[in-house]
Amino acid sequence: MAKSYYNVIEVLVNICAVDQGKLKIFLKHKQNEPYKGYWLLPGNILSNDQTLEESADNTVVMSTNFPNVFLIEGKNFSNLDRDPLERIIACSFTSITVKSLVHNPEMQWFDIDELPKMAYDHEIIAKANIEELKKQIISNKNNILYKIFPNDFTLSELQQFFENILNRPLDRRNFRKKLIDSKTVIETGDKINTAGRPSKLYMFNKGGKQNE
Amino acid sequence: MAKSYYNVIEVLVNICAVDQGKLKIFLKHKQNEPYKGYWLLPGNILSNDQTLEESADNTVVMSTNFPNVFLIEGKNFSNLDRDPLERIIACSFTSITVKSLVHNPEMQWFDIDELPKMAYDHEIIAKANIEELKKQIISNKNNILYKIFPNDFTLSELQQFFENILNRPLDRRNFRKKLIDSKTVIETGDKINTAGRPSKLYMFNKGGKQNE
DNA sequence: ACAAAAGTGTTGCTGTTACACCCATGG
DNA sequence: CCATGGGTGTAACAGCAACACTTTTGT
Repeated sequence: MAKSYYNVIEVLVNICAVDQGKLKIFLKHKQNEPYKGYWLLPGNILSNDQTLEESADNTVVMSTNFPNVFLIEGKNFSNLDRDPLERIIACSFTSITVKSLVHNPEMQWFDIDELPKMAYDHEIIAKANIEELKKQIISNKNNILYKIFPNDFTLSELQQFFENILNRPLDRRNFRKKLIDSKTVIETGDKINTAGRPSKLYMFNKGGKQNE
Repeated sequence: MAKSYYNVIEVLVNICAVDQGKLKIFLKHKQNEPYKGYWLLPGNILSNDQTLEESADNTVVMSTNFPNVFLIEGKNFSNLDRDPLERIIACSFTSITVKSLVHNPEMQWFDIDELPKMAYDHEIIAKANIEELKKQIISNKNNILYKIFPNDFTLSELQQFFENILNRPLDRRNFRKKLIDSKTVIETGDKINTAGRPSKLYMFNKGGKQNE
């Protein structure tokens, strides 16, 4: 390959959502060689008339049919051999969506702890983005919790979600106290029936506590 | 300009150091139009046989004559009109060096709070990188303090540095207590004479407290 | 002796952790 | 009435903030 100052850039997007208290990622099934049958982060090759963010947004729309206004910038991956055929630089992003609204026959949701065989270096890219996403969730940076939970939920569900992310059990009383006292969540007034005592429903406070 | 999937990428590096308790950045004087006389972040156009990190490292070596092993990945800047002549994507990095060791007639150190007129969007890029650098300093991510202060220093100097970064006064006793009790710094055993009582010298503990 | 900067402890506050029992519903 | 999950308070602890006087040197 001749030396050149022109580069091919692909913008790869980690489309994530929460389902049943677990973080999920939306991956694309690769239909052709190489890596046929493996899974891919959805993405596009960047053209010279769009910004990285525009390209990422296009990918989200193509994958989910929803426009997305919230993108987290991830890292770049520029190893020379990440695609053996051609030198392609990857710029990664993470976006948040709502799993139940999204349908795409070419794609499938995976639990972030049970990623399938992924093509190229996409598993490394996915894991790097997921780690950053977890950090932002834990600190509620940019009110990201509101984006993940736009609707109501029970505190038990939310606690399960945090226990999965932190990978350790949390004390129910302390967990509730912190969120309620800090006005991070507010009661909707509704309840939902479960196997035991009905559970109060909460929502994230749009203008509530967050970092930066 | 014809639509294309090939892109020009420049890798821009914020070369930073501490001097007299203040964060400084090393900028290049632009010698030709456009923006003649303005100042630039040093950088290179990426060729398709190098990674982004290699290109950033080359820039550091060319600017400072020192190899650099420590680079912080910054954001990308891909607005279509950031260079009015051509669409160039900027990938930014931050590196840390020691000001007193570096000489380069085409470049000059500036206090981060007194940046000169900068070409293109380089001021925006510099400020974004400086903000991230400050955050990493405050949390001592990757033992960055050891990289900024590879040699001995007095706690008063260090306190001044933090007061500049945080832009607020700190209590001397609390500041010292925290650093000493946590073993973040250790006494060298030496002292240095000042206008008043001689001051103990400290060094950062290489294996000391840090985040991630 | 005095000026200049370094060095040093204690107290209160705030947020976090640990911990166990009662409540509301469905079957 | 029992099984299931939801809801609640208090006490110890750690980290952080506020605060003033003494020590060591040079002149």
